[in-house]
Amino acid sequence: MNIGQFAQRSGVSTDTLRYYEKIGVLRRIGRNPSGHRQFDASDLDWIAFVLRLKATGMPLADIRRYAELRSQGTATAGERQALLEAHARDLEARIAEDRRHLAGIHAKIDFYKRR
Amino acid sequence: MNIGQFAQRSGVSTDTLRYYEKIGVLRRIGRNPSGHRQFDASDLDWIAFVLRLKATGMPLADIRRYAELRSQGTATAGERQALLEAHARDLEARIAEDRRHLAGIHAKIDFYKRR
DNA sequence: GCTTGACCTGGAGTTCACTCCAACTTGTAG
DNA sequence: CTACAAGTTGGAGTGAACTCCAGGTCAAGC
Repeated sequence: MNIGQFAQRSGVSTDTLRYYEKIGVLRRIGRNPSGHRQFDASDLDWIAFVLRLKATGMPLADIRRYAELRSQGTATAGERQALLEAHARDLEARIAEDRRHLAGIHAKIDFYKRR
Repeated sequence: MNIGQFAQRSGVSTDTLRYYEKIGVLRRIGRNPSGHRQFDASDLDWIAFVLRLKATGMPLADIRRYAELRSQGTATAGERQALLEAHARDLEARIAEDRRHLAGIHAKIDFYKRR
């Protein structure tokens, strides 16, 4: 699939896809004889996971690091697991913090309601 | 209290405090006869609330807007309430989304564990 | 065969939220 | 009185994550 179709299916702009390839978040995508990128289904799985990590606040540099480990094969699986476990812990903490902040905001809203 | 003490108590650097004043997130802070800013206790309450909004993903432009309404007195209370209610809804949605993402990340971790 | 739209590259520009700097003035401890 | 720490301003610089652009190639429909 070409970059336009891939952009449609992934919800990521073509410019951003090229940027992700450039910084190593996406593998070097193969080109067809005329130099156009040819994405495949596994790239869709990967970008979906990238978007999940991004949505939960992981910086692209860390995602790039994970991608690099991934490209090095099964030997790095332990390190990848540790990376995700650390991220999961951070995310759990952030959710807990967000809930406290939400309570604080609701308290302020109640203050306005009681006027 | 001067800017250094205020920075200590609020946990915000002096540079950032001056920046927040410049962009209107902080009111124009009064100066003493020698031109130094004099913060008061109510500024501490306000910056704590700003940090809460920021921590929950509100951009400084929106916080600035809230600050502006606040400076216009009680007439704008309804609009401020509506702003906070919208933000609370966004935050609730984001927490729900984060929990889904967290489940997805845990699924991936389990995949690594089952190797 | 020609136009139109999608693709390519390298690099410049943008936005956000700071962060740092130079040049200067003021406050405080010895 | 003298250091020197802390304050002032306006403006430049930074890092993250895009986003856009120029100048070119390539493929599909009329």
